[in-house]
Amino acid sequence: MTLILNPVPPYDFTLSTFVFSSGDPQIRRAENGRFWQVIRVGGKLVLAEVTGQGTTGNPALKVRLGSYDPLSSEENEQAGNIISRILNLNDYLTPFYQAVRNDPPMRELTKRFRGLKAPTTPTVFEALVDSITEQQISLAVARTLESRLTKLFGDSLLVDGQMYYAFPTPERMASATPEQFRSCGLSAMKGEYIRNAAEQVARVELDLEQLRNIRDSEEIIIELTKLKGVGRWTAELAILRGMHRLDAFPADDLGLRRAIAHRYRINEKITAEEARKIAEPWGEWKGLAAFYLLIADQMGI
DNA sequence: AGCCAGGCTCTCG
DNA sequence: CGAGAGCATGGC
Repeated sequence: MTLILNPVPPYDFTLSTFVFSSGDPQIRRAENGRFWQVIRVGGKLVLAEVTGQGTTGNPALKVRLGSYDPLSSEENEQAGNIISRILNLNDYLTPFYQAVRNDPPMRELTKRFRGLKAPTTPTVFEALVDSITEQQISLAVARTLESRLTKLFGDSLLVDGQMYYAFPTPERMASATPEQFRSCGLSAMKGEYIRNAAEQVARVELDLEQLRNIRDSEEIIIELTKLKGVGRWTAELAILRGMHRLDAFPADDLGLRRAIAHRYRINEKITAEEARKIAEPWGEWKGLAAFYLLIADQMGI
């Protein structure tokens, strides 16, 4: 089954999925103009393969869906909506570009990356777990641990002889043992942070998806930091990646501070406070600006 | 080899 | 209270 999606221009598909180019092929990956990952449509697991068509100014996406059972037309439409939401195809970037136009380094970056839209995880839970996993350790290590978690606890889907994995449900992670987290390479503490968060979500003591409805990002951060093991950095990263809160700015982030220093030609490490000061002119777009900076850093630009 | 990496909590003094 | 230790694995 195939769908066509029409992103709001400008949209650069290859650039926007670059962040997944080093991803695990069995989980989520971008390669040769193709992006794929397993999504949950209702109760069904579906492998979505997306390819870009058209141009940045007139973009279109082709989505191929693969699952065990045939999908109803309603489920097809739902799958399209999920892809649209994960890739944030309806974002309108012009106001962001306007907001940073008087800041030379950011203006240069937005010119070069015109059409770059930040992706969102399918669930807030996934963003939260990833953010906890990424605390303190290098990203390369964190990515390995995340893959192990997904392959150990996630549901699998076989398509064309290839096994794919969906991100684990809170229910599954809530009942995981300390040894299982340790076997993935997480510290005992991080394992318990994740298990505890998963349990609260599974018991509906905490409804992460409902937190989206809170207008003020700061209020959501306060809610999330009530969780054990979740500090300001973790909460900011989780809502930026999981709720698409483009104002959330993880100023404590080491990589971000490095990227800002590089972009603004500062020859020393900068503090979180200095990072916030530089980000001030970006207004409600600090988080998206941070994403642009991190992508540039990742590309070595 | 050893040190450090997109933090956070817990324990001291 | 603020500072300091401890945690985990992989890359350099």
